[in-house]
Order: sequence, then structure tokens, then C-alpha cells
Amino acid sequence: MREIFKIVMAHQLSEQEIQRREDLQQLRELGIDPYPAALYPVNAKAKQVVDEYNDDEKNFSEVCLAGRLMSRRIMGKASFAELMDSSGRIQCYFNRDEICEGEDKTLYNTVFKKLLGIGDFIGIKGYAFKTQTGQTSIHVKELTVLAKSLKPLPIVKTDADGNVHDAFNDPEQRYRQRYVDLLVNKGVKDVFIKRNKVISAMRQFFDESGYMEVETPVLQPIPGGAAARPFITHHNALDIPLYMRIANELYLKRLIVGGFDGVYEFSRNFRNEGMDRTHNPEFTVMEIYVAYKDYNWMMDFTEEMIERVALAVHGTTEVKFGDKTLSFQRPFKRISMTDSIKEHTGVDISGMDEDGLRNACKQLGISVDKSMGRGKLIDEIFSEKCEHHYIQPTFITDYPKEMSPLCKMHRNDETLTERFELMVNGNELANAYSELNDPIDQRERFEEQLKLMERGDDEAMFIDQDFLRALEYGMPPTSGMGIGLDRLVMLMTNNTSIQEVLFFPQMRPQIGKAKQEETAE
RNA sequence: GAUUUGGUAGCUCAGCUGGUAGAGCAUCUCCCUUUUAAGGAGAGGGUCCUGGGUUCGAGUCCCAGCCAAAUCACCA
Repeated sequence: MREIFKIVMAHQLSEQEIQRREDLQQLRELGIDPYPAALYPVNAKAKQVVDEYNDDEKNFSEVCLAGRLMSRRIMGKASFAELMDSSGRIQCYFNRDEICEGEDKTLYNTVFKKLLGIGDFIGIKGYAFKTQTGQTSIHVKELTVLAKSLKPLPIVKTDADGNVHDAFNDPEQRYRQRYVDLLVNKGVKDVFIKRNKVISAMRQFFDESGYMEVETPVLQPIPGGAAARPFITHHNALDIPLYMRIANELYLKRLIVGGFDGVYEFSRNFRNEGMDRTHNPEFTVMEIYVAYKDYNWMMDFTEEMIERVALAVHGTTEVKFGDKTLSFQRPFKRISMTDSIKEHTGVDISGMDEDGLRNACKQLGISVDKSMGRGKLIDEIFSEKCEHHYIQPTFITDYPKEMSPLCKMHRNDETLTERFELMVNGNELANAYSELNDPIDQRERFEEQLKLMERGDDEAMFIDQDFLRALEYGMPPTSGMGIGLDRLVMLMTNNTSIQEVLFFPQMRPQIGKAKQEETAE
């Protein structure tokens, strides 16, 4: 904290920042509070006026708007300016003798022309009209300073042909100062509005279906439900280590044991692993568990959910992604993992043992190591040779048992599990099971994970004794599904970087200057 | 973690084989009552990411470091 504060203090003010501080002081000297406390009685939005103003009706005859001043064209006693509020921008016309009715022209000549600048919040009262060039504008009768801005905003302009001039496009600055990015770059806000639509569409679908949104612990004594490296923290009063959740699966299943028919959670998960364009240390997964269902039912349910999401965001099931068009119209293609591998490699893995698989991998040019068990080997073949073929939404079903320690054994084949993953654009989007509810089988699966851990697989799962105790009380047949929300939003917003769909992606702190300060102390 | 590319004014970017730091927008001053990516004219503004080195001289060349992006490896 202190280090960050020092960076701010050490920062030297630029010419423009000094100018703005002087303007601020002068406003105060004129008796104008640059940060007034009183509410401002806004009665319209910029977009509303632009969309709904009618020159014949002369509606919006007493309009009151507030927002940031985003551009000014000052021409002597008359000026045009752009006001931006949450809905968009509208042009405003200022006339010296109309905003200053008496002899004193200070409000126009000094306050508006000299002391206000781009980025400042102002309030205006006036009436809507159309200029000679036909642009809907506000004829301003009254101007109020609402908040002074001390830093110059980047000026991004779009011309008549849609070309963007002087874009604020350095990704580092855009992510570190997302507030600026949101203000000046068109389309950034849209991504997050779409993200919100994705979430609402899912929530609405689940609620309509009668399932309940729940909250489960983020701080967990045993990080379970997935194979990943957790963040470790410490609770002082209890004097125990705690882990930030890597998944919420085991807690949601405890709630099914506790008698709920269906529970879901938008779960912020944390994994202490690498970062790249598809991985942020914290990310969001939606998980849902429904009693008395199986994975076949869940495939139908997932299809419907995704179709509804696409419709909510785009109004159609056809979604452009890069140079592809993805179709989220039901039903999606379904293929078993064994058939998929057969189709793309010609190898039939059914009944093959660990050595056979290891040889198959070698023949296919896939590198293997000693820690890999049967499941991991099959997974390697699939991800190397098959996964990238599935561009359109496709369910891959019936994964090998060793890869799925929380999943129920397949009803027709003991070496498989009742699991599916949904592949879109060559990547995994969702993952679902007929959940394992046999407590003795579950204990054995955990013990196998323990062996994998001993062989050097650092992703193997920990044994959660309390979860096993819950299963021993009895869990009904249940199907569960998890979907990577950030990944889904990426697909729905045509983004290839997770940072574009998170407001504040994780960044390494900038400390260069602070270090110098510290050594000087 | 590896490789590649980049970091110059508030923003976007030039800056050649090493020789006084440049442009557009923004800012400031002056002029101007319906303009529109930018009304007209003029002026000011720099820790060239940081620290070393080579050199008479480094934004430029070399070394180390910091930050970011892209590609690859691992995970969702």
C-alpha cells in the first residue's frame, strides 16, 4: 500500500495537470464549488434525446442533462460542445448572452471557455433543437459545474467514415486504467454489457427451471473439485492454512445431499498457475447440480442454456467469431471420446491397457512421461489430435474413468464414465457428469488420485473426508455441469483474449519508480 | 518458464550509418454568434522505461534489469 502511494507522490505533474489544478483554484476564487454536494435533477439521457427528439413537436423543451464535457468548438460568443453521459453523446450549443443574461459574462468567458476542460462533469438545462446541419443538439440556458477533472483524457475521434483517430490502444494502459478505456474507446463498454446479458440469461433460465442460486466458501480448508494449484492463505484467529477455492463442486454436492433439488453458483475461482491470453489467476465458472438427473439430461439442458444465451446477446443463434460463424442452434453434435479418437487417428483405444496406450502415443508423435496414467494418456491423444477439429458446438462423451475421479462409472462400460465436455472453436467450454454418489467408489477414486500424486502428478486431487462423509449420508442420482463464463463471454463477444472480457485483468504492479524512492529513504 | 517485438510530450506515432528532440490531436494566448475527426493564427510542453558500458559525443550501439504484447509450453 505505502509503496503504491509513493508512486503517486513521486509522480511529477505535467503541464496540463498543473493547468487543471490552477483552473480548479480559480473556480474556487470565483465562488464556484468544483465538487458540489447537491443532487443534480437530471431528467433525460443523451441517447434518449437524440433518438426521440422531434423538430415538429419541439419535445424535450425543458431538458436537464449531466455528464462529461468531451469536446469543445469555441467560436467567439457561440460554442458547440459534446456532453457524454452513460447512454452516449449529445452536442450542446452555448451562447454567451443566453447563459449570461446580465452584464457579467464571467460564466461564459471565464468559466466555460477557460476553466472547464475535457473530462469535466457539467450539468446543463435547456431545450432540444436541430442545427442547420440537422444534428439534434441541446440549446443550453443554464450551466452548472459538477466535478472538475485533474487529468487530461486521451482524445479519441471517429470521422464520418468510421475511421478512429488517435485511438487509446496501448493494451497495458487500457487494462491498467480500464476507467479511461471505458470512457474513450467505443465498444469496450459493450463487451461488459454483453457479459452481463450472458449472466442474466443463464440466471433467468435456472430460476425459471426451479433451481436456487447459492453461495459457498471461497476460503476452503481443502481445495477440492478440480486438479489445480491453489493460492494459500492463513487465518490468524484459527491459526490454520486456508486455500482459495479452485472449484466449488464439492460444496454444491453437499447441498444436494442436504436436500435441494437444484443449486447453482457463479463461482469466482482462483488458480495459482500461468497467465496468458486465456488464463487469468481469478476467473468465473458457473456450476449447476440437479438431483435425479443424468448427463444425457444435462446435455439437453446445456444446449438449451447456450442457445438462450446466444439469443439474449445477439438475438440469433449464429455468432461471428473471427472469420468463422458459430451456430448455437440446438441440437449440438454428440460423439464419444473413443469414436472421436478412432475418427481422427484411426486408433481404437477401447480395451487398450496403459502400455498399449503409451505405444499408441509414441506412434502418433505424442510425448509421454512416467507420471501419466491410462486416463492422462487418452486425454493427451484427444487434446493433441482431436480437440481442435471441433469448431461448431460438439459434445464429447464418455471419458475414461481415470480422468474423472468425481464422475459416475458408465452404465454400460466399467472403464468409462458418464461425462461430457462441450467443445466450441476447438476449446473446452463446459464439463459435466452424472455425479459419482457411491461413497465407497468415491473413496477409492480419491485413493487412486493419492497414488498419482505420489507418482509426481502435482494436479492430482486431495482427499476431502468431510465430502466423503456427506456422500455416506446419501446423495441422490445427480447431474452437474460447469461452464467457463469468461470463455463463454469471449465466444459471445468475438474476443480471443480473456483480458478483454474482465474489467480488471491481473497485471504485474509497476514498481520501478517506487524502488528508487525507497532506497533514497 | 522460453522466444520474438515493443516502451520517445497528456494520447497516437516519426526519429536513417551515433552529431542541438519531431508531427498530429490535446494544452496555452489571440481572433471569431450554428460548428462537427480538426473554426482561424501563433506559442509552450520531454527522466527518450531504469541502471551500467563503449564513444569526443548515445533516443540510436552493447550488457543487465523492469513492464507489456504476440507465439510456444502447462492449466479452465
